[in-house]
Amino acid sequence: MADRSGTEASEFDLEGFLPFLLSVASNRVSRLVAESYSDAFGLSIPEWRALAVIGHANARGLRPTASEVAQRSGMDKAKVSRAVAALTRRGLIDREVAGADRRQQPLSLSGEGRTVHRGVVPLAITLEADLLAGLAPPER
Amino acid sequence: MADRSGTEASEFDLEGFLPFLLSVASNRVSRLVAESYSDAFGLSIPEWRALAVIGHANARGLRPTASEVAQRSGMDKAKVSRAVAALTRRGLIDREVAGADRRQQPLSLSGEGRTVHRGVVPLAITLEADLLAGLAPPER
DNA sequence: ACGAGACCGTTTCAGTTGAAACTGATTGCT
DNA sequence: AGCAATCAGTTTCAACTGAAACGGTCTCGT
Repeated sequence: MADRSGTEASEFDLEGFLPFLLSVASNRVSRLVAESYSDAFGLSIPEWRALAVIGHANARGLRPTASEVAQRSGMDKAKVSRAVAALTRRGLIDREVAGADRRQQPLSLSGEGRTVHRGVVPLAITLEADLLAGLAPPER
Repeated sequence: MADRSGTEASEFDLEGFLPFLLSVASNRVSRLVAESYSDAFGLSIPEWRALAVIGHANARGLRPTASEVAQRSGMDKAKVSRAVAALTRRGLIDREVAGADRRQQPLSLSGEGRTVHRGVVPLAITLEADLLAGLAPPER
Protein backbone atom coordinates (compact mmCIF):
# COMPACT_ATOMS: atom_id res chain seq x y z
CA MET A 1 0.00 0.00 0.00
CA ALA A 2 1.41 3.35 -1.01
CA ASP A 3 0.77 6.23 1.32
CA ARG A 4 -0.39 9.65 0.25
CA SER A 5 1.65 12.12 2.23
CA GLY A 6 4.35 12.95 -0.31
CA THR A 7 4.59 14.74 -3.58
CA GLU A 8 3.18 11.91 -5.68
CA ALA A 9 3.17 8.20 -6.34
CA SER A 10 6.92 7.85 -5.90
CA GLU A 11 6.22 7.71 -2.20
CA PHE A 12 6.09 4.17 -0.91
CA ASP A 13 5.56 2.93 2.59
CA LEU A 14 8.15 0.21 2.80
CA GLU A 15 7.36 -0.51 6.40
CA GLY A 16 3.87 -1.62 5.52
CA PHE A 17 4.98 -3.78 2.63
CA LEU A 18 4.21 -7.43 3.16
CA PRO A 19 7.41 -9.06 1.91
CA PHE A 20 9.39 -6.60 3.94
CA LEU A 21 7.45 -7.32 7.12
CA LEU A 22 7.73 -11.03 6.60
CA SER A 23 11.43 -10.87 6.10
CA VAL A 24 12.12 -8.67 9.08
CA ALA A 25 9.95 -10.78 11.32
CA SER A 26 11.43 -13.99 10.02
CA ASN A 27 14.99 -12.75 10.48
CA ARG A 28 14.43 -11.69 14.05
CA VAL A 29 12.57 -14.81 14.98
CA SER A 30 15.13 -17.06 13.31
CA ARG A 31 17.93 -15.44 15.20
CA LEU A 32 16.11 -15.86 18.50
CA VAL A 33 15.22 -19.45 17.74
CA ALA A 34 18.71 -20.30 16.55
CA GLU A 35 20.17 -18.93 19.74
CA SER A 36 17.75 -20.81 21.96
CA TYR A 37 18.20 -24.17 20.31
CA SER A 38 21.89 -23.84 19.85
CA ASP A 39 22.36 -22.92 23.51
CA ALA A 40 20.09 -25.65 24.78
CA PHE A 41 20.93 -28.56 22.49
CA GLY A 42 23.71 -27.58 20.10
CA LEU A 43 21.30 -27.89 17.18
CA SER A 44 21.29 -25.63 14.15
CA ILE A 45 17.94 -24.56 12.74
CA PRO A 46 17.96 -27.00 9.83
CA GLU A 47 18.90 -29.75 12.28
CA TRP A 48 16.15 -29.10 14.79
CA ARG A 49 13.64 -28.76 11.99
CA ALA A 50 14.58 -32.09 10.52
CA LEU A 51 14.46 -33.56 14.00
CA ALA A 52 10.99 -32.15 14.57
CA VAL A 53 9.64 -33.48 11.29
CA ILE A 54 11.14 -36.92 11.82
CA GLY A 55 9.90 -37.08 15.39
CA HIS A 56 6.45 -36.00 14.35
CA ALA A 57 6.28 -38.65 11.64
CA ASN A 58 7.72 -41.36 13.90
CA ALA A 59 5.07 -40.66 16.51
CA ARG A 60 2.46 -41.73 13.99
CA GLY A 61 4.37 -44.78 12.91
CA LEU A 62 5.99 -43.37 9.77
CA ARG A 63 9.64 -43.26 8.82
CA PRO A 64 10.02 -40.35 6.44
CA THR A 65 12.64 -40.20 3.70
CA ALA A 66 14.86 -37.17 3.19
CA SER A 67 12.62 -36.00 0.36
CA GLU A 68 9.60 -36.13 2.58
CA VAL A 69 11.42 -34.19 5.26
CA ALA A 70 12.37 -31.61 2.66
CA GLN A 71 8.81 -31.28 1.48
CA ARG A 72 7.33 -31.00 4.95
CA SER A 73 9.90 -28.61 6.30
CA GLY A 74 10.15 -26.34 3.27
CA MET A 75 13.90 -26.88 3.09
CA ASP A 76 15.68 -27.89 -0.09
CA LYS A 77 17.10 -31.38 -0.34
CA ALA A 78 20.72 -30.29 -0.04
CA LYS A 79 20.00 -28.68 3.29
CA VAL A 80 18.10 -31.71 4.49
CA SER A 81 20.91 -33.98 3.39
CA ARG A 82 23.39 -31.99 5.44
CA ALA A 83 21.11 -31.81 8.47
CA VAL A 84 20.42 -35.53 8.36
CA ALA A 85 24.13 -36.26 8.01
CA ALA A 86 24.87 -34.13 11.08
CA LEU A 87 22.09 -35.72 13.13
CA THR A 88 23.27 -39.19 12.12
CA ARG A 89 26.83 -38.32 13.05
CA ARG A 90 25.62 -37.34 16.52
CA GLY A 91 23.62 -40.51 16.88
CA LEU A 92 20.29 -38.72 17.13
CA ILE A 93 18.67 -40.49 14.20
CA ASP A 94 18.89 -43.91 12.59
CA ARG A 95 19.06 -44.44 8.89
CA GLU A 96 18.54 -47.59 6.91
CA VAL A 97 18.22 -48.39 3.26
CA ALA A 98 14.68 -49.21 2.20
CA GLY A 99 14.20 -52.79 1.09
CA ALA A 100 11.71 -51.88 -1.58
CA ASP A 101 13.67 -48.99 -3.12
CA ARG A 102 17.33 -48.77 -2.26
CA ARG A 103 17.48 -45.11 -3.22
CA GLN A 104 15.37 -44.25 -0.18
CA GLN A 105 16.58 -44.17 3.39
CA PRO A 106 13.75 -44.13 5.92
CA LEU A 107 14.63 -42.07 8.98
CA SER A 108 13.76 -42.47 12.63
CA LEU A 109 14.85 -40.93 15.91
CA SER A 110 17.25 -42.97 18.03
CA GLY A 111 16.67 -43.29 21.77
CA GLU A 112 18.83 -40.28 22.33
CA GLY A 113 17.09 -38.47 19.50
CA ARG A 114 13.73 -39.04 21.15
CA THR A 115 15.11 -37.62 24.38
CA VAL A 116 16.28 -34.49 22.62
CA HIS A 117 13.00 -34.23 20.78
CA ARG A 118 11.09 -34.43 24.04
CA GLY A 119 13.31 -31.64 25.36
CA VAL A 120 12.88 -29.52 22.27
CA VAL A 121 9.12 -29.49 22.19
CA PRO A 122 8.39 -27.64 25.45
CA LEU A 123 11.08 -25.12 24.61
CA ALA A 124 9.42 -24.53 21.25
CA ILE A 125 6.05 -24.02 22.86
CA THR A 126 7.44 -21.58 25.40
CA LEU A 127 9.28 -19.76 22.69
CA GLU A 128 6.22 -19.40 20.56
CA ALA A 129 4.22 -18.03 23.47
CA ASP A 130 6.95 -15.47 24.11
CA LEU A 131 6.99 -14.50 20.47
CA LEU A 132 3.26 -14.11 20.21
CA ALA A 133 3.23 -12.08 23.39
CA GLY A 134 6.21 -9.89 22.64
CA LEU A 135 6.52 -9.63 18.91
CA ALA A 136 3.12 -10.01 17.34
CA PRO A 137 1.21 -7.06 18.84
CA PRO A 138 3.69 -4.33 17.93
CA GLU A 139 4.68 -5.88 14.61
CA ARG A 140 1.38 -7.15 13.41
CA MET B 1 0.80 -25.43 19.92
CA ALA B 2 1.28 -29.16 20.36
CA ASP B 3 -1.41 -31.36 19.04
CA ARG B 4 -2.95 -34.23 20.91
CA SER B 5 -3.26 -37.03 18.40
CA GLY B 6 -0.14 -39.03 19.28
CA THR B 7 1.09 -41.13 22.13
CA GLU B 8 2.10 -38.21 24.35
CA ALA B 9 3.73 -34.81 24.54
CA SER B 10 6.58 -35.77 22.26
CA GLU B 11 4.19 -35.07 19.45
CA PHE B 12 4.64 -31.62 18.05
CA ASP B 13 2.87 -29.97 15.17
CA LEU B 14 5.74 -28.30 13.37
CA GLU B 15 3.50 -27.10 10.59
CA GLY B 16 1.56 -24.88 12.99
CA PHE B 17 4.65 -23.53 14.66
CA LEU B 18 5.00 -19.80 14.21
CA PRO B 19 8.73 -19.50 13.48
CA PHE B 20 8.39 -22.29 10.97
CA LEU B 21 5.49 -20.64 9.18
CA LEU B 22 7.25 -17.33 9.11
CA SER B 23 10.36 -18.82 7.66
CA VAL B 24 8.61 -20.81 4.97
CA ALA B 25 6.46 -17.86 3.96
CA SER B 26 9.40 -15.49 4.00
CA ASN B 27 11.53 -17.81 1.90
CA ARG B 28 8.90 -18.26 -0.74
CA VAL B 29 8.04 -14.60 -0.89
CA SER B 30 11.67 -13.58 -1.00
CA ARG B 31 12.35 -15.85 -3.90
CA LEU B 32 9.38 -14.48 -5.80
CA VAL B 33 10.33 -10.89 -5.05
CA ALA B 34 13.98 -11.46 -5.88
CA GLU B 35 13.02 -12.86 -9.24
CA SER B 36 10.65 -10.01 -10.06
CA TYR B 37 13.02 -7.21 -9.16
CA SER B 38 16.04 -8.85 -10.62
CA ASP B 39 14.24 -9.44 -13.91
CA ALA B 40 12.76 -5.98 -14.07
CA PHE B 41 15.60 -3.81 -12.80
CA GLY B 42 18.67 -5.91 -12.11
CA LEU B 43 18.37 -5.18 -8.41
CA SER B 44 19.11 -7.64 -5.63
CA ILE B 45 16.81 -7.67 -2.63
CA PRO B 46 19.15 -5.72 -0.35
CA GLU B 47 19.61 -3.20 -3.15
CA TRP B 48 15.95 -2.58 -3.81
CA ARG B 49 15.28 -2.37 -0.11
CA ALA B 50 17.93 0.26 0.38
CA LEU B 51 16.60 2.09 -2.65
CA ALA B 52 13.07 2.02 -1.24
CA VAL B 53 14.15 3.33 2.15
CA ILE B 54 16.26 6.10 0.66
CA GLY B 55 13.54 7.10 -1.79
CA HIS B 56 10.96 7.14 0.96
CA ALA B 57 13.13 9.36 3.14
CA ASN B 58 14.07 11.66 0.26
CA ALA B 59 10.41 12.21 -0.57
CA ARG B 60 10.00 13.80 2.84
CA GLY B 61 13.12 15.88 2.57
CA LEU B 62 15.49 13.64 4.50
CA ARG B 63 18.81 12.17 3.46
CA PRO B 64 19.30 9.06 5.54
CA THR B 65 22.69 7.70 6.52
CA ALA B 66 23.64 4.05 6.07
CA SER B 67 22.92 3.40 9.74
CA GLU B 68 19.44 4.81 9.39
CA VAL B 69 18.84 2.68 6.34
CA ALA B 70 20.01 -0.35 8.29
CA GLN B 71 17.69 0.42 11.15
CA ARG B 72 14.67 1.06 8.98
CA SER B 73 15.16 -1.89 6.69
CA GLY B 74 16.10 -4.43 9.34
CA MET B 75 19.32 -5.25 7.51
CA ASP B 76 22.69 -5.29 9.24
CA LYS B 77 25.15 -2.57 8.42
CA ALA B 78 27.48 -4.80 6.40
CA LYS B 79 24.65 -5.66 4.05
CA VAL B 80 23.62 -2.03 3.75
CA SER B 81 27.19 -1.03 3.07
CA ARG B 82 27.40 -3.50 0.20
CA ALA B 83 24.01 -2.51 -1.19
CA VAL B 84 24.84 1.19 -1.05
CA ALA B 85 28.19 0.55 -2.71
CA ALA B 86 26.47 -1.32 -5.54
CA LEU B 87 23.80 1.36 -6.00
CA THR B 88 26.45 4.08 -6.03
CA ARG B 89 28.48 2.16 -8.58
CA ARG B 90 25.43 2.06 -10.83
CA GLY B 91 24.78 5.74 -10.37
CA LEU B 92 21.40 5.25 -8.73
CA ILE B 93 22.24 7.11 -5.55
CA ASP B 94 24.43 10.04 -4.56
CA ARG B 95 26.63 10.04 -1.53
CA GLU B 96 28.32 12.93 0.16
CA VAL B 97 30.22 13.38 3.38
CA ALA B 98 28.26 15.24 6.05
CA GLY B 99 29.73 18.61 6.97
CA ALA B 100 28.80 18.30 10.61
CA ASP B 101 30.12 14.76 11.13
CA ARG B 102 32.45 13.44 8.49
CA ARG B 103 31.79 9.86 9.49
CA GLN B 104 28.28 10.11 8.11
CA GLN B 105 27.34 10.00 4.46
CA PRO B 106 23.83 11.26 3.75
CA LEU B 107 22.26 9.37 0.85
CA SER B 108 19.85 10.46 -1.85
CA LEU B 109 18.53 9.04 -5.08
CA SER B 110 20.06 10.37 -8.28
CA GLY B 111 17.83 11.31 -11.21
CA GLU B 112 18.17 7.82 -12.56
CA GLY B 113 17.60 6.41 -9.10
CA ARG B 114 14.31 8.27 -8.83
CA THR B 115 13.27 6.86 -12.19
CA VAL B 116 13.98 3.34 -11.02
CA HIS B 117 12.22 4.02 -7.74
CA ARG B 118 9.13 5.21 -9.55
CA GLY B 119 9.24 2.03 -11.60
CA VAL B 120 9.70 -0.16 -8.57
CA VAL B 121 6.73 1.10 -6.60
CA PRO B 122 3.88 -0.03 -8.85
CA LEU B 123 5.55 -3.39 -9.27
CA ALA B 124 5.74 -3.74 -5.50
CA ILE B 125 2.09 -2.90 -5.13
CA THR B 126 1.05 -5.37 -7.79
CA LEU B 127 3.26 -8.00 -6.25
CA GLU B 128 1.78 -7.51 -2.83
CA ALA B 129 -1.71 -7.80 -4.19
CA ASP B 130 -0.79 -11.05 -5.90
CA LEU B 131 0.75 -12.37 -2.73
CA LEU B 132 -2.19 -11.49 -0.56
CA ALA B 133 -4.52 -13.03 -3.10
CA GLY B 134 -2.55 -16.18 -3.79
CA LEU B 135 -0.50 -16.94 -0.73
CA ALA B 136 -2.29 -15.57 2.29
CA PRO B 137 -5.57 -17.50 2.22
CA PRO B 138 -4.09 -21.01 1.92
CA GLU B 139 -1.12 -20.22 4.16
CA ARG B 140 -2.90 -18.02 6.64
C1' DA C 1 15.99 -57.58 -21.89
C1' DC C 2 17.41 -53.16 -22.96
C1' DG C 3 17.90 -48.14 -23.02
C1' DA C 4 15.91 -43.56 -21.92
C1' DG C 5 14.34 -41.02 -18.57
C1' DA C 6 12.96 -40.06 -13.78
C1' DC C 7 14.16 -40.18 -9.23
C1' DC C 8 16.87 -40.17 -4.46
C1' DG C 9 20.39 -38.43 -1.84
C1' DT C 10 25.23 -36.43 -1.95
C1' DT C 11 28.62 -33.30 -3.30
C1' DT C 12 30.59 -29.35 -5.60
C1' DC C 13 30.80 -24.63 -6.55
C1' DA C 14 30.15 -19.85 -6.62
C1' DG C 15 27.68 -16.41 -4.32
C1' DT C 16 25.78 -14.46 0.05
C1' DT C 17 25.71 -13.87 4.85
C1' DG C 18 26.65 -11.69 9.52
C1' DA C 19 30.11 -11.41 13.33
C1' DA C 20 34.05 -9.37 14.27
C1' DA C 21 38.16 -6.75 13.17
C1' DC C 22 39.44 -2.56 11.29
C1' DT C 23 40.03 2.64 9.86
C1' DG C 24 38.98 7.04 10.52
C1' DA C 25 36.16 10.66 13.04
C1' DT C 26 34.04 12.46 17.17
C1' DT C 27 32.86 12.82 22.00
C1' DG C 28 33.54 12.97 26.86
C1' DC C 29 36.35 12.77 30.83
C1' DT C 30 40.20 14.46 33.57
C1' DA D 1 44.95 19.66 25.71
C1' DG D 2 45.42 14.45 25.98
C1' DC D 3 43.46 10.11 25.78
C1' DA D 4 40.04 6.47 26.22
C1' DA D 5 35.64 5.26 24.66
C1' DT D 6 32.28 5.44 21.17
C1' DC D 7 30.48 5.72 16.69
C1' DA D 8 30.00 5.45 11.10
C1' DG D 9 31.05 2.75 7.49
C1' DT D 10 34.19 -0.82 5.27
C1' DT D 11 36.41 -5.09 4.90
C1' DT D 12 37.75 -9.74 6.17
C1' DC D 13 36.70 -14.33 7.11
C1' DA D 14 34.51 -18.57 8.04
C1' DA D 15 30.04 -20.49 7.64
C1' DC D 16 25.97 -21.19 5.13
C1' DT D 17 23.16 -21.29 1.03
C1' DG D 18 20.81 -23.25 -3.14
C1' DA D 19 21.51 -24.45 -8.08
C1' DA D 20 23.48 -27.66 -10.65
C1' DA D 21 26.24 -31.77 -11.55
C1' DC D 22 26.83 -36.27 -9.99
C1' DG D 23 26.50 -41.65 -9.06
C1' DG D 24 23.49 -45.01 -8.04
C1' DT D 25 18.76 -46.98 -8.47
C1' DC D 26 14.33 -47.71 -10.38
C1' DT D 27 10.46 -47.48 -14.08
C1' DC D 28 8.51 -47.57 -18.25
C1' DG D 29 8.09 -48.42 -23.09
C1' DT D 30 9.64 -51.01 -26.73
